[in-house]
Amino acid sequence: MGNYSVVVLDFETTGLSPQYGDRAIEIGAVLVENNEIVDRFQSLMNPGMKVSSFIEEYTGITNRMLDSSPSITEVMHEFTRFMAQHHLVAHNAGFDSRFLDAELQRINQQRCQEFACSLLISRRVYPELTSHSLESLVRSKNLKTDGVHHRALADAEMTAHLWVNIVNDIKAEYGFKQVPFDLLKRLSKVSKSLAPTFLRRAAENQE
DNA sequence: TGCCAGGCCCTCTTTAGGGCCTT
Repeated sequence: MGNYSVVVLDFETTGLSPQYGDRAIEIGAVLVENNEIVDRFQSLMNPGMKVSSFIEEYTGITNRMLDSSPSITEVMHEFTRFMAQHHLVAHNAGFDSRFLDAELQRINQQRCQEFACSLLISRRVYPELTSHSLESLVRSKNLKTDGVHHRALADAEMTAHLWVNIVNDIKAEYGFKQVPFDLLKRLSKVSKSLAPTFLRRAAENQE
């Protein structure tokens, strides 16, 4: 049983690149302790710009919904209290960390928490799968879902279930008593072909 | 005004290109 907690988060945004002016429009996050979701955070946020029809269709989040939503500043201040000092997890964390860092910078704050990526880790733990998109993983691993996709809280919850599934599968296959966050961080940087050896050796050397 | 992502990972690789993954 992991003795640490993680916050699994997901952003919906106006596009793919905060460097080119894209902004967050929704954040969803769950706090996972001992393989259980024990708290949730969700909010739309008004980006102060119109989102494209593609984004309206992709997420189901409309300009009308965003018009009456709180500001990004307000929501991000609340979210910093929710994430506190917990380790962070996201599916394709490079994307979410870029938006998180960009929005934090706009409110003069900085992230100090470590980020782990469930996409990179699942590619190493489930190399037999041909697709590692969140939707495919939910299907192939029979993860709990309410059928909603591309909304922040629903995606964060599915990612949390994926995270727990990964931890449990590594325990079962390699005989870990617990799977530290740092081990999964390091696993995500090991080459795919060396991942099984890395895990086997780590299991042999655990305290 | 309009330009328009970034990083991983494989391979017919490393003097590179293209698919995947996120919205």
